[in-house]
Amino acid sequence: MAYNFKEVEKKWQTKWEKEGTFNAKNDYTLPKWYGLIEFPYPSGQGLHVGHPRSYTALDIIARKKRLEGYNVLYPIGFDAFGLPAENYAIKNNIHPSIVTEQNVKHFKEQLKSIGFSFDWSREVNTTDPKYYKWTQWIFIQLFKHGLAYKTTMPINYCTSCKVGLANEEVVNGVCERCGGEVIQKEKSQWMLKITDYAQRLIDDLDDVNYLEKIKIQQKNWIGRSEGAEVKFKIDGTDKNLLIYTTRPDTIFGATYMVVAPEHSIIDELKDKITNFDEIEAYKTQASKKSDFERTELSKEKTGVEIKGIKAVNPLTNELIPIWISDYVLITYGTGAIMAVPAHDTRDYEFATKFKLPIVQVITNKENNVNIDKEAYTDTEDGILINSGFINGMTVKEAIKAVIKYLDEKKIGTPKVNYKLRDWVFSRQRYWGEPIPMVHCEKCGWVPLDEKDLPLLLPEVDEFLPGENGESPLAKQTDWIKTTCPHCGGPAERETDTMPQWAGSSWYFLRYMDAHNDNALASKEALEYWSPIDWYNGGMEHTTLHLLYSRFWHKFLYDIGVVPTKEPYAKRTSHGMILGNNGEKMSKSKGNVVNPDEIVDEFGADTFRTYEMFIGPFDQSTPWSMESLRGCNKFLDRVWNLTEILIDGDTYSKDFEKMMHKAIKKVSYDYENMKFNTAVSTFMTMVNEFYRLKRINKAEFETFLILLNPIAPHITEELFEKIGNTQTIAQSKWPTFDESKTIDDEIELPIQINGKLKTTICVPLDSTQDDIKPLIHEKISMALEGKNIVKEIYVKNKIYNIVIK
RNA sequence: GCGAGUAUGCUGGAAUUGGCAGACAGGCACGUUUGAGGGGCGUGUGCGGUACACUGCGUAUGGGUUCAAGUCCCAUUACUCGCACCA
Repeated sequence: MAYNFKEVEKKWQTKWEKEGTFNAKNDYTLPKWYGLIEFPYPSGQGLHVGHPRSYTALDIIARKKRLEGYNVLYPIGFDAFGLPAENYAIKNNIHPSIVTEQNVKHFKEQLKSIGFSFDWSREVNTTDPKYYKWTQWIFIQLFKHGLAYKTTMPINYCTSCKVGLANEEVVNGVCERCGGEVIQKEKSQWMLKITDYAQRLIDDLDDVNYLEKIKIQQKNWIGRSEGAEVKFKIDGTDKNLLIYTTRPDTIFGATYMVVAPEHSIIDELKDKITNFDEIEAYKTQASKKSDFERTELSKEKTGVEIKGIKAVNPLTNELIPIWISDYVLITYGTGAIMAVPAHDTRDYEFATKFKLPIVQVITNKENNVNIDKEAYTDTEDGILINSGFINGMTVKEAIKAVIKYLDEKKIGTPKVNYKLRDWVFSRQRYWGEPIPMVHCEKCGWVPLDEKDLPLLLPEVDEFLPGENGESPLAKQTDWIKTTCPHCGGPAERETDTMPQWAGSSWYFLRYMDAHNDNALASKEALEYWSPIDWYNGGMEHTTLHLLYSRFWHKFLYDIGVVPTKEPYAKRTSHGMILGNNGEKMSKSKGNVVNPDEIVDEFGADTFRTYEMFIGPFDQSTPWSMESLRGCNKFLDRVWNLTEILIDGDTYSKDFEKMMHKAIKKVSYDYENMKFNTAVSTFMTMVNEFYRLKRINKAEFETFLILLNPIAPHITEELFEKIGNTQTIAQSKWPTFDESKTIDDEIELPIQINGKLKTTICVPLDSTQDDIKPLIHEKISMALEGKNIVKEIYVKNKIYNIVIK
C-alpha cells in the first residue's frame, strides 16, 4: 500500500500541536537539556533550504534527548527588526509591522509543515513591545554602568541606505545589506564599550566547547597584540610623539616616523611646520577616501614629509624625519609608528618609494639575510645586530631587554592592544528598538525610568531617513518632546534606534521564561536552564552575533542577572547547502530550491532525511534532486516493511548483532552530528531485512524509534499501525549490550608484503599460533620457494607476511 | 599577504585508533515483472590487461617514515571561507 504522506504528516502535526507534545516542562527537578538554533529573520522570500539543515540537526538531538528522559527546551522565535522590512515599507508604503507580521505567518506555516519539535508556547519576536521592553532595559543597565556612551566620531555611512554602519556591516568597502557606497561621516553616536570586555572574551573561550575554528575566529577578530608604547622626543620642543610597536627589538633600525593624517601633533606643532599647506592638502585628500579606498590602494603608498620638525630616536639619539601617511590608522594603537623598513613589509615599501634609509638590525644564524629586495620579518630565527646593548640576542630576548630598558628610563611601557573597536550602537532608522534615552539641557543624557518601559516605537506614515542621515523619528516632533525623568524640565528623546544585533544578543534568555512581565526571565528559570547546552548556527554569525551576545551575557553576569559567565556551553556550525551546480543559491543564478515545493511533492520526512543525508553536516554540499528521490524511495521501503513483518518479542538470531550495533552507531552518530552515516546505517538495515525477507516486531519497533528523530511522522504512524497504544514520543531510547555488538568470528585479511592476497575466517581473539598453519595453507601457492622474512599479526586486524 | 578549511570512482560521499579503499546513495548498463513516461524487483559498475576464482595501477602533485599510509611527517598545487596597511 502506498504511503500517503500528506495525510499522515498532517495527522501527527495536528496532534503534536494540540497536545503540546514537545513543550518544555516547568519542573525544575528534572535533568534538563537546552538546544538552540539561530532564530530566523523573517524575510519576504520565506524559508531557505539552508534553515532546515540546522533546525533538523538539533531537532534530532532534541528528540533523542527527550526519549532519554531529559526535560528538553528547543525553542523558536523571530529576529524581526531590520532593514529589509523597512526598505520594503519605503518602496510600497506599507508599515513594516504589517510586512513583518505577514512574513512571520508564512515562516510559521513553513516551519510547522516540516514537523520540528519546537516549543511554540515560548515563541519570541524581537519587535514585540513585551520583548523589546527588556532589550531597552538592558541598554539602560549598560548606560548606568558606564558601558553606553555618546560620542561624535567618523562612522561608516551608507549613501544608499542612508544609515550609519558598524565596521562589521561594511564588507569590501560597501554596505553589507544593499551593496551601496560607504563613506565616512561625522555623527554623534551611541557606543557600547565592548573593548572593556576584550580580554575576558578571549580568556573565557577556554571554558567553552566551541569548534576550534570558531574560537580562532573570535580571537582573530578581537586581535590582541602585545608590544610597547614608546615616547619619541620631538627635537627642539617639549613634546613627545607616542608610538605603539610590537617589535621594540627593532628600535635601532627605526629610520623615520609616520603619523596618521588625523593625528593631533600636526595642529599642535603647526607653527614649526614649514610645509603646513602641503600637509593640509594631503589631509583633505585622505579624508575624502573611504576606508575601503585607503586599503584598496594599498599597492601604492602615499605620504608627505612633515618639514620643520624631527624626532629623536631614544636609543641612538639620531634625528629622524616624521612623515604623514594614511597607511597608519588613527583608530589603532596611538595613530603613530616608528618605521623600521628593514624588518616591516609596509615600511619597506614606503621607504623604497620615498628613498628613505633602510638599516638592517636583524640577521639569522647563518648571517645570510638579504634585504635588497624585501624586508626580513622572521621572529623565530632572528638575531640582533647593529643594535648596541642588545647585539647577539634573539628577537624574543631583545624584546624583553628593550622593554625593560625603556621602562627604567621612563620612555616606554609595555602595552596590550586590541583590534576590536567599541560597538556603534545607533542606527538612523525606523524599524528598530527606540533607544530609551532623553537629552536634558540641565542633566545631559538621562535614561527613562524603568517603570516607563517599553518606550514604544511611535506610529509614523513615512519611513524615509532624513536628508542628512537623520533617523525618520527625528520628524516626530510631538514624540520627541518630553520631560526629563531626572529634573522634570523640558527634554528631547533620542531619535536613533538600536541595530538588529540588539534583539538577538539576549533572545536565548527570554525563551527560558518567555512571558514574564517583571523580569527578562525569572531567577529560577535562569538558574535551571543556563547555560545553553548546544547552540548551532551558521559560520557567518560566529564573529559578530556570537561576540555581541557573549559580551551582553558577561555584562548581565557582572550585574547579577544571569548565573553563568558564558551563554553557550557548546557551539557548532553547519555547512551551506549549495545549488545543484555547486554555486551558492541565488535568484539570479536560478538555482534556488524552495522547501515548500519539496515538502509538498515528497513530504517533510523525505525532506528531513535528505537534508541529513546530503553530506557531512559541517561542510558545504550541493543539492541534488536525484539524491532526494533516493531518500524518498528509502522511506517507501520502510513503509512497506510491514509486508514482511512477523511476530517476535526479542531480536531474532540473524539480526541481533545488527540491532545492537545499529543502536550504538546511530546514538553515536546523532550526538556527533554524523547524520549522513546514520541514514546510511538505516538503509543498510532495510536492505538486510529485505534480503532475508523478514523483520520481527521487536526489531521493527527499535528501528522505528531510532529513525524517529530524522523522520518523525512516518515512524509514529508505523509504530501505531503495528499495534502500539503509546507513541514513540512517549517511549524510551533503546539501549544496547556492548557484548552483543562484537562478532565472534572475523574475516581476517591476509597480506603479502602489505598487499592483500585473500581473507580467512577465524574466531575472535585468535592467537598467531592458532591461525599460522591455516594461513600458510591458504596461501601456500604464493609462498612456494619464497623466503619468509617476517610475519606480522595484529589481533583481529591483519596478518601480513613479508617475503623476499 | 595573514588565518582556517577542503582535495577519494561519472556524481554526493564512507573508511572513530595507521590495518580488506570506494560503505550507503545517485547515475549509467543489462535483465526481469506479459503493463510503457522520474514505477517495482534483481544483477553489474574505480581504471587498465586478461587465460575472468588471475593480475598491474589507483585517495590533488612530489618526496619521506612504516611490515603496512586516504589516514603520520616535509614540500608543492588548486579551490572554498574569514580577515585584510592592526605597526
